[in-house]
Amino acid sequence: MPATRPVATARQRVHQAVRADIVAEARRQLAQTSAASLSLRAVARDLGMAPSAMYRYFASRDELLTALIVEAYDAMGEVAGQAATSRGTAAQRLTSVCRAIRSWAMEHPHEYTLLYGTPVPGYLAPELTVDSASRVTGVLAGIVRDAHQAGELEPAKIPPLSAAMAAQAQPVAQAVMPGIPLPVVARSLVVWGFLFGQISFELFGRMEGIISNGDVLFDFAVTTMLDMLGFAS
Amino acid sequence: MPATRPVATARQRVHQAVRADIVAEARRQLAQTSAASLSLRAVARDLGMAPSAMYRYFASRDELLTALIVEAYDAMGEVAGQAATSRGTAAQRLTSVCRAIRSWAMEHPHEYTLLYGTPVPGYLAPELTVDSASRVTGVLAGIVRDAHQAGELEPAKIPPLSAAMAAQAQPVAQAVMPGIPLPVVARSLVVWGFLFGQISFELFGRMEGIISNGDVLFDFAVTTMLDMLGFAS
DNA sequence: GTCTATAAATCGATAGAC
DNA sequence: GTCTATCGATTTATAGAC
Repeated sequence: MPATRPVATARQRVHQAVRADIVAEARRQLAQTSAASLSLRAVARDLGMAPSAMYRYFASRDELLTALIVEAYDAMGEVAGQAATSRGTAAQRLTSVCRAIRSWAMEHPHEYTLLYGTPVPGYLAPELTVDSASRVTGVLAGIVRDAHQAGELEPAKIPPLSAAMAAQAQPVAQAVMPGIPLPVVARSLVVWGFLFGQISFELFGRMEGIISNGDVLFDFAVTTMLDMLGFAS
Repeated sequence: MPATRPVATARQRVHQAVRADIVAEARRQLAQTSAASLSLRAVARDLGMAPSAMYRYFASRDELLTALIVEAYDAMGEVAGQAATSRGTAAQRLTSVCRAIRSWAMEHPHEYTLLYGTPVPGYLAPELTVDSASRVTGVLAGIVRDAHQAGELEPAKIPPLSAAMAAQAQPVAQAVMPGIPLPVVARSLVVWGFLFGQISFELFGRMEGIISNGDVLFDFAVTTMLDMLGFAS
């Protein structure tokens, strides 16, 4: 009986390998259409499989989409996490992380779009994706924490919050930025939107014909973010 | 012969009316699918027309899309322009405009998405759309100009630009913000991305479960924008 | 676990009668 | 300017043989 175990795992290995091939091919196809019109059939066709064979690996198109999303979040989280381990001050590391996220987005525009573009109509991300999604925000929050502990921040430079805004920031502080002054937490929240807004604006071509050098503008944006967070200048 | 003129214009009036009906129905359908999968046939079906009859009004699906885009830009430009004429300081008017844009986006999420979401694959916006698109940015730029002339800005609060960034800001200054200090122009550029990034982040549900009151966060973001632009506080 | 075959739809665009 | 009819494609998903 024990002899059957390796057979089962070998089978599982093959299953996982084919599954990975499917995801890889789907990712390749994502570059040519939108996520909304990602087609199981087209993936099967280019993989030399019958369309029906796909259903042994993914119960539906949405499940394939979920796999792509998780993979993309993990990839972006990985480069962000790597950049966060660079040497230097918190300000320098935050700059590195922002640049790394942008670079990843430029190199994988369709996967970035899957995460931060228009939501796919009719698709509801399962809780499964939350863990992967929170990795990037965790990296960003961690650096703000580090900056505060290292005395790199001057929270007094940030105007006090309204009571209503303090109430919004409070739970966030408790969850991912304990001990950080609420104004810094609040600014972190809007910097978060700022960062991805800047990347999306550039990636979606909204600045075409207006800005010729995206690198320069992005670095300026990051400098502005540091300023907003109260980094000593 | 002059008698034929009114007939021709009456025919044109009917044509325009039907065309408007088509656009209206297409807009309605936009709410149920993505722009990428907007279907001429479905519009015709719901309008009780034959699919082929559509081609008397729009040469292609992309042309219908263009009409929707122009209409949306104009609508957003209209509410922004209206808000800009409100009474008060430039800071107050900028706040009004930002709120008006966000409100319009929340009330017309699919049209907003058409303008600022993921670009429709394979669709290239014709130059025709540029005029309508620049109206909103023109309103925003105009208020910054007003603020500067009214002495509401303290440009010295903004750190000096790198030479590279100054080179990026210079043409923009010449085009829409003549006479405004380059650091203010540069900050205006990133505030532009910030504003729409914030709206998109909220609209696309990226802050679900993190922020319970979007109004409060947005007002805080606008306050932060004013700070970034050097408005005296 | 993969295949063929198929159901039941969808679509953009065009041809040609009226 | 609208219609019918059609071309030539696409899709998700399932049934059932092997």
